[in-house]
Amino acid sequence: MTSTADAPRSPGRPRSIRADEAIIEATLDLLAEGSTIEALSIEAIATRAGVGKATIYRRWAGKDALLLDALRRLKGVLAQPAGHSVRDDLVLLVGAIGKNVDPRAAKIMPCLAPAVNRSADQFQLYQNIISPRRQLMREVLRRGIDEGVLRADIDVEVTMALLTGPMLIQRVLQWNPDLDEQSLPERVVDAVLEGIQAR
Amino acid sequence: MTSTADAPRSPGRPRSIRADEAIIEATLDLLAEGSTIEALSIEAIATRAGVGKATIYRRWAGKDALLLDALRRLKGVLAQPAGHSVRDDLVLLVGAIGKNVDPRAAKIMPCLAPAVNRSADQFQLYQNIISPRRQLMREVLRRGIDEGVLRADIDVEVTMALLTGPMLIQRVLQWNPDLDEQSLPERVVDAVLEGIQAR
DNA sequence: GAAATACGATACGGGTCAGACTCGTAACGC
DNA sequence: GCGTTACGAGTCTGACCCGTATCGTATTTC
Repeated sequence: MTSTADAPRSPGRPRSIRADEAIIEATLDLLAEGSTIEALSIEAIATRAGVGKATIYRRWAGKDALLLDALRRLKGVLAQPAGHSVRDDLVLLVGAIGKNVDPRAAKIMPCLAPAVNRSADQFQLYQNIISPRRQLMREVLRRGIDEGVLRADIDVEVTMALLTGPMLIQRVLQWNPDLDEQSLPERVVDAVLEGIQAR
Repeated sequence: MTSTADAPRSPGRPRSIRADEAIIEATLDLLAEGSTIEALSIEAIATRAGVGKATIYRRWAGKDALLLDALRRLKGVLAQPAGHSVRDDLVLLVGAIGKNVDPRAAKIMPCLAPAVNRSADQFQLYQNIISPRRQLMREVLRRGIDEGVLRADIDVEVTMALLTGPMLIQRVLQWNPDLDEQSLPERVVDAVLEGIQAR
């Protein structure tokens, strides 16, 4: 909920900011501990937050609205490319995929996969989180083209998918258990840069 | 459950094979229609299959065991690379990602993402499904190296992730709504082959 | 201090589901 | 035909949950 602070100051006891925080935190904690989105109950959140159920229903219309708000808090911060070497910037961005400041994010992300295909709201939320990250990578690629480091005829959108996909399936799905996640960003970037074709 | 057909033929009415089939089919149908794994109830499966609940409990210990069996049926068939052009074979394999013969598979796959990180059984199941596909791609890449079409110093495992990742995040997560899924396999393969570096 | 609103706690009716159970019936070997 | 087992359908108990309402109490404005 957007806290419209310019309200004409209603009478009565104001809503507790601590309760707000506790509810959001409890929601994220429970998700990070392994609960799936739909197994999550308002009652469990209330108990975990040390809050009455009414306090939650006073703020949100239901679980969906609460979740939307909670997940918004999880965005984390964008990685900031240094701007010197295109390759190093790409390694930084690729390495940042699925690695948010909030360690709970990594646990929660896979839960969104089913939701994304089911609810337009969740899909929009997901896009809102990742589209600035895509934009960041897009800018680095464009810069690379301008500087002549990258070919001018590449498909920037496909290239972004090429850089993001491997990292995402590895971090979210553990696609290939034998793949070393630590060195993966560098190896992905270099492979994409050089191509695999003999020449 | 593995049908141990060498049993000494127990007395009484044998279990109905049609019931077996109906239960599995009902499970997959319900999942494909949008039910999530945990929203799926034995009661709903029984009703859909036209079967008593006891008939299900007689065969499986619970929902998890049933699901494991049901998902096993979903494997689909492996794409068969023609073996002529390495590029064409890769396009075929990449295009086959997330496209099983059973159209229900595409709807069900995203549901596995959360499960994979939660249950060792589900993780193993998932790996059992995808590892033969990885192997197929690995062989094509090795062939490419042998034929001299691909460089000998490439990292085969990383290359597989490079080819698979973009397709998977697009089909499962709709990662970038602006990306045309139809032409993606070709564009991914070509981009990986050629690299993006100016030279 | 009075009115207003919030708080945590708890109770409520209504709902879904798991699993074990009971029917009467059906299919098998002997 | 008889014992055995499976069948579909249904019942029952005990959980768990939703969303609302109602406690007594706390915090704010006027």
